[in-house]
Amino acid sequence: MSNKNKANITELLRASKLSITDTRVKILELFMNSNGALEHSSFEKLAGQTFDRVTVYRTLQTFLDKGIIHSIPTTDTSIRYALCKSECTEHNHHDHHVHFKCEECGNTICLDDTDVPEIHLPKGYAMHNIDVVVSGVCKQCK
Amino acid sequence: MSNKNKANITELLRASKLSITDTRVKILELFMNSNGALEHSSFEKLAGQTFDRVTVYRTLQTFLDKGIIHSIPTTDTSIRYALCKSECTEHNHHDHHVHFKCEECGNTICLDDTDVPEIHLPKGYAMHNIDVVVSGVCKQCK
DNA sequence: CATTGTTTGCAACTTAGTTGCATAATATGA
DNA sequence: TCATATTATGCAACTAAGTTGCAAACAATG
Repeated sequence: MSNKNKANITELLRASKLSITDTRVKILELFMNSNGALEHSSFEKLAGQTFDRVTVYRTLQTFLDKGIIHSIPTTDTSIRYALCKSECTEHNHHDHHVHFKCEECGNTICLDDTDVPEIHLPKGYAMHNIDVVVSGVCKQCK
Repeated sequence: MSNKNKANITELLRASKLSITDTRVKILELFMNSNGALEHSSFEKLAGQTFDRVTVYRTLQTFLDKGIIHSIPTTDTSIRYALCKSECTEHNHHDHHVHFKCEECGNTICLDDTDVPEIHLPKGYAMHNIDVVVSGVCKQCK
């Protein structure tokens, strides 16, 4: 991990008015070093380091609340999380990209350049958020 | 539950080459009588009847395998299930409708008439399935 | 209606997620 | 840079979700 990234992390936490703690910095490092969405259990596997389960749950919840990460819905038992783009703030998420889950490697990634298309709901429905999850086979697994 | 529905259920199970058992019939009745997607725990709450947890898990898995129901991804801890339309078969799902989760009542429904739009993935990705989940406020809760 | 094969229920287990509280670490202001 | 107020962490103990193996019960078939 470069010093530049370390500085970014510190800045990111400060911008969200979060105190800078070891756990938070290390979890953010994991996000930055991984090229896919992470599930809770990743934090026990990845890195030699282990974190207390409860701390991981609370840290992820804090990051969600602050708009630092977003959650990706699944039909299996593990919710995945990925870093938000810089345009996201506490009260205004702009994660309007498509998520892709590879059936081969199991990896879930954000397709940042693939926009979620407009969807016209029937009359009477108010839309707050759209989640699009595509499953298939990724570039690497072909 | 009308006799007509009972007959439908029997027929549906027979068409999927599943033996007709009490549990399967009753779980399908619950699906037909509810106007939204059901989560696992619904089957213990709904109806005076209780089913063994393990039986519910296995029944839902069987229905998924046979294309009788489909699962709806969530970012909370409970996967939801809804009946498939008749065009779905064991090896060919056509659930290309949008799912809507109401933030007020918590209900999740299939918007059968709202099609999932075309999505153009980056080069090298093969698409097998698309899940779209919209959250907001439903007609009833406004 | 007896036999075969499938489904169910139970027990016991693993994994996921939550809550309360004491301890430890961070931020801040003198 | 130190003392204090505030916040985060780790532990224990818990609830909820999901799985596996096996014996008993049931459905399909001839």
